[in-house]
Amino acid sequence: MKPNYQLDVADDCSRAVKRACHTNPSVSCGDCRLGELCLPIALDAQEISHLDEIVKRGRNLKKGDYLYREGDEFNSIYAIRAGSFKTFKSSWDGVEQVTGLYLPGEILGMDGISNNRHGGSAVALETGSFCEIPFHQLEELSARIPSLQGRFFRLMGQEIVKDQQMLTLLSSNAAEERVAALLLSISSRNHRRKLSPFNFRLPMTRAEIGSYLGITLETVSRVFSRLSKQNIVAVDNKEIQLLDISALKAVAKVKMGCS
Amino acid sequence: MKPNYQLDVADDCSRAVKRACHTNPSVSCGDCRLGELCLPIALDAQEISHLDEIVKRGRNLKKGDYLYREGDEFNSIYAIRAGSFKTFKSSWDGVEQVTGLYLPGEILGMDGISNNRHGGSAVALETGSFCEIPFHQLEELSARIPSLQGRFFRLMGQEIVKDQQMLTLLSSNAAEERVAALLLSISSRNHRRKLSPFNFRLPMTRAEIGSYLGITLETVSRVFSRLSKQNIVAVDNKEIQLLDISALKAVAKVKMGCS
DNA sequence: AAAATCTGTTGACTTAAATCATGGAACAAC
DNA sequence: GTTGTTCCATGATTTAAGTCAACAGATTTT
Repeated sequence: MKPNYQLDVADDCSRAVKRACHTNPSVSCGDCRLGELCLPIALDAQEISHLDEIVKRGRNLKKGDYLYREGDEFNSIYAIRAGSFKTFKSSWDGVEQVTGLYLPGEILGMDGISNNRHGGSAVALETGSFCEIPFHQLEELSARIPSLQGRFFRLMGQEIVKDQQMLTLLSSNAAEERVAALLLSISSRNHRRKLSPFNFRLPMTRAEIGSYLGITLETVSRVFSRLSKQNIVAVDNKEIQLLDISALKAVAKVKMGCS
Repeated sequence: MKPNYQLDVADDCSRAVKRACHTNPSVSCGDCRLGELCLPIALDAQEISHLDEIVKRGRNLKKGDYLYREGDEFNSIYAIRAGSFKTFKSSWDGVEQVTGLYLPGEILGMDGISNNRHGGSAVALETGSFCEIPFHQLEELSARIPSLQGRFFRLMGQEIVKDQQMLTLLSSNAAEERVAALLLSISSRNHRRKLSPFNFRLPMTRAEIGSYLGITLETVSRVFSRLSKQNIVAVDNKEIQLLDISALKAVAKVKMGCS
């Protein structure tokens, strides 16, 4: 019953032949194979080299390590190179509320820009690495490189759009829709990263998924079971296989980014 | 049973003695009494005058008029001077999903930045007026005025934080919490605007509130009834009076911006 | 490798909110 | 002012998801 699983971080990396491996800590932005997803989009070679000067590359983290904590002073934003991260807030009673899932090439930490404090925490869901971009240096550079300013405006705009999509997903309540939309979202983001949109590892536990989607872990589990029974997906623990994308889209009523 | 209601737009305006009235269409950013809430924060007089040159002031709208529609080309962001607006998306089946409520001094339309298309629509909930700020001119100006760039980064960051707060509100499901949090949010935003945090008009219908909060209009109505019965609020149709803020905070478990 | 802990599935039962339905109040149009 | 809509409140009933509980697989720890 075990399908041929998606390549994990290490395999994924070893495939990268022509371009430098994005888990190699010393590779510059210009050579990073995530460049086309990350901050550098829309910059020319010279601009990228300026960016390179302020980026602190190749930090590594293992599962459970914090990128930053709720309330920490905001200094930097972070670009994910490998692995996956969740962001969350702890409410007054200590219950943690997942607010985001971030994959390689995506940018983390923009929640700190408005107050100079991070509004939530970010932790690694598995072994991973990232680049740190000191924000005030990025601001200075943006003032000198209009295309970088533009890029960053757009990046923040994307975060806004993404949050609002999530917001509409959470108001229109069916549990199955939410789970289906999450799967489709990961699928399409994998597609962008040139990974299989059909087989992937969902790096969160059922409890984390539930928290993110506003449902209980039992409901998540039951939805997976139901979708399996209908042969729409195959679920083996965290390994997910999408068997019938269009059926899944029908369940999701096509929200969130779709491939 | 009718309390002394909050001042409406016109009254509010007529009170403004020393500073120019913000509903007067010709007043510049430097003289607008919303300046301290709006884009100009953190700018000096000269910088504001540059901003003033690109701002198209004093557009008026009546209830139901669109500021922009979902899918429209994105050209400008909008600063609200008076009145209130909702943003929403229509899902495939035509059901409209409210995504935001915007009050004077707040900025609207940032959902279009990433794609050059608006991701949702914005309509006036009552008679109102706004300033239009052409985005590409704002970008150019930002590249020349670092403090404006910084201000706009922060503004977008605020939108992200706001959306994420809303997101956590919608995942932790109790209907009463959601309604209470909305009331407290409006209360504190009114407070910032130097209006009564205790009496205000909630410009949305029950259906719109429900759509925004991810519950049905009947549930909204019932929650209002329950909160009234407990003497936490007094509700007369759209006029709301907060009688016991701390009880209301307890119901909300203090989420969203609180005063 | 055994023990302990975490994680996932499934069942039985409960509950909060959705849905359906009605009548009345507010508001807009004529 | 009268008529027609839209909007709101409330009751009765249904339902999807939450809660509680037991157990089986995984994963870590020692």
